[in-house]
Amino acid sequence: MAKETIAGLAKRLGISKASVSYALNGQPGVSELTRRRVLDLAEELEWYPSSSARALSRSRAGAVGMVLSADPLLIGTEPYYMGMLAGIEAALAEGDMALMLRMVGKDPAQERRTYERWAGEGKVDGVLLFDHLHDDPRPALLDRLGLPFVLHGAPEAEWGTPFSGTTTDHAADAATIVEHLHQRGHRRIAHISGPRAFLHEEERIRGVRTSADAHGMEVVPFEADYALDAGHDAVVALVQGPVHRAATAVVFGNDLMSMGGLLALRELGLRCPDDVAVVSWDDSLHCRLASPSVTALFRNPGMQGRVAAELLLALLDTGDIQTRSMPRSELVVRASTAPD
Amino acid sequence: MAKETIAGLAKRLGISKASVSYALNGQPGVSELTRRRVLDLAEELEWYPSSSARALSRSRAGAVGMVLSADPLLIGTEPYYMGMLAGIEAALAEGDMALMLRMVGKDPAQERRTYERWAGEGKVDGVLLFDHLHDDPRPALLDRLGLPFVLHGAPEAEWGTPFSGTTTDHAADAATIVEHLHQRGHRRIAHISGPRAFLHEEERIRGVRTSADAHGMEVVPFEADYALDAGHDAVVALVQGPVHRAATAVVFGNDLMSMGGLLALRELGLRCPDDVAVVSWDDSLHCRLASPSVTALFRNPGMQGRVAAELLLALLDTGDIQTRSMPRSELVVRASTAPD
DNA sequence: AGGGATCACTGAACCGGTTCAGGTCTCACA
DNA sequence: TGTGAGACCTGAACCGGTTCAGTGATCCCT
Repeated sequence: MAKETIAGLAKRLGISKASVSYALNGQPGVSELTRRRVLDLAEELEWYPSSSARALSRSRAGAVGMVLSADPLLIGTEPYYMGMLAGIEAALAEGDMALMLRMVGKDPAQERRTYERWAGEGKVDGVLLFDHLHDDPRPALLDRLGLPFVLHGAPEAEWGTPFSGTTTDHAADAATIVEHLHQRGHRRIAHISGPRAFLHEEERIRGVRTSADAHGMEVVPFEADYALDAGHDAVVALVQGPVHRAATAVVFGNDLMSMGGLLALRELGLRCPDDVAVVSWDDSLHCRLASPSVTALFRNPGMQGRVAAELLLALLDTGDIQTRSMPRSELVVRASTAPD
Repeated sequence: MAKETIAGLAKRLGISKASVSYALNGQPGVSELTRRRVLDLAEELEWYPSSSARALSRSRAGAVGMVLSADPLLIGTEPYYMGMLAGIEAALAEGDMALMLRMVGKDPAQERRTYERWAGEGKVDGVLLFDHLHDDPRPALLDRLGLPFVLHGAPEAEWGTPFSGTTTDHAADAATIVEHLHQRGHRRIAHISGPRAFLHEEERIRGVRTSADAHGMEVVPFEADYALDAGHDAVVALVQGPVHRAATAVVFGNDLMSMGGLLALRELGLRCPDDVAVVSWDDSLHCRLASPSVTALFRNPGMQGRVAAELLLALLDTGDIQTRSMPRSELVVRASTAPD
């Protein structure tokens, strides 16, 4: 069968292409009767308008892009991404937008080139940005390219030009964690964060310190890179360093590092939670399954992804620039911080 | 700045649109000099051809689709999917194809409607198909829709019409697992498979039985659904049932069920591997981190995804229908089957 | 009855590429 | 010198939608 087109439908119904188009898109300019006839015929023929023709004439791709620029190994094991992806996809599907996913290594140039190409080719109408960095070059780049974007996990502080994004109150999350540890009797804790290059890690570090100060607790900060081994090595370094004596709890920046830390504790003959308690800043199945199971902050990645996608849809649709703050995360208390 | 187009480039260079197009696409019909001038100008202007215009005139979307139709919860926790996705994406990017990802629930109608729409809209040039079912309606549907597809994990048996796909020798994998258990002294094993509706599960079940027969071992088959709880409940059912007495090892169809099984064993006061050994048919970080760590079959999801994507690219490019068999999986032996 | 507003509809231009059917020009060969 | 081949290039049609300006017809209001 030859592919149907709008011209074909028009001919069958004895009306013009324009009328068909108006009818299909719910626009005024056609009678209810005509509209029905068009819609019925389209349904009967199982016909859908060509997305590329539409994209061309509307100058709109009907897709949004997302670059995952983390270490591929990390992406594969981080359940956080997949959960977020599901939320994003669900929201986009409702808005009839496709998701263009690109995975590149840690190379920032690759990410930049991807945006340049997407913009040049008109392949996406906007992008979702993650993991905001210090002096992040991406917002300026995207502005220059004319690509609208939503910043997931935007800084609370004000920004040069207004932007759309989700914000998380990392200080509140930090307080939740620290207060829990305080209540469990810990007075000196270690905080193994992700790279400080990420703004949200800075905020977490600050939040932890502030909250600890408020409760008269001491914090040993330690920077790592989210990998399993990083968590492991950090714990080894902490324990073998001079500061160990008093740190009775460790807060890890994500679930993978928590798992690494747990392995290290076991190797070192330290018991969790008796000798050292553990908290993870991300919850996941890993935390649930570990032994001991790990107390973790549930940040609801699916919902976060959904909200970010909805913001982007709104931005593309109406140009509305807005920020939405995420609801406070919940701490899921498990065995790793059980009261001795 | 106004958006550049091919007409703009042509005017700047004083040549025709056609020549620019030929030059850009490496087609004959232009001199080397002209080609260079065009390419240089395009680079200088950071210009890329509009993907939608290209898609329209070539009648090719430049994208392939993939529907993940598993339980969203499962998708999020199954590292297998993410690994495969990374491989697929890498291969597609090399072939300058985009990936269109759609996540729908377990509802087959949703999946069908997605294909119908994609085909009607011309949104994708082909699709990747997973988890082949008994009497799978999808190949016929896609044929009817004129959408080329690659079947990942195709049946070894011959098929009505020829098709492109990857095949896995599940019997060999089964033999690897069973022989390992035999060598460890097990003579009666349980096999907790995924749903029999999946062809590959049938093949695995057959493979396990065949191999067990060959070694004079007994198999207790048990059908479950890949979820964590399913693994848990299956173990409970097995242990409380009349057959338990002699089953000294359990083979799980994926890593999640293995984890569930481990939890159940712990609850039941059974020790692993001393009382019951455990093997997982999928390897992942979960298997590595569990205690005891779980012996698992490493099936290299990244590579599998890459190969499937490459097959699809070849199919779209040259129409080549071919099947590629995956290299034999490797068993990663860990503590859950340690020699007592 | 006349004038303006509204409605239903249409022809044609347009989006930005690709591609086909020629048109020159040059060069080799008979 | 004529002819055929080949290289280089161009105008115009085409892909399949959207959208704008314009045309009749109908209706309402004074």
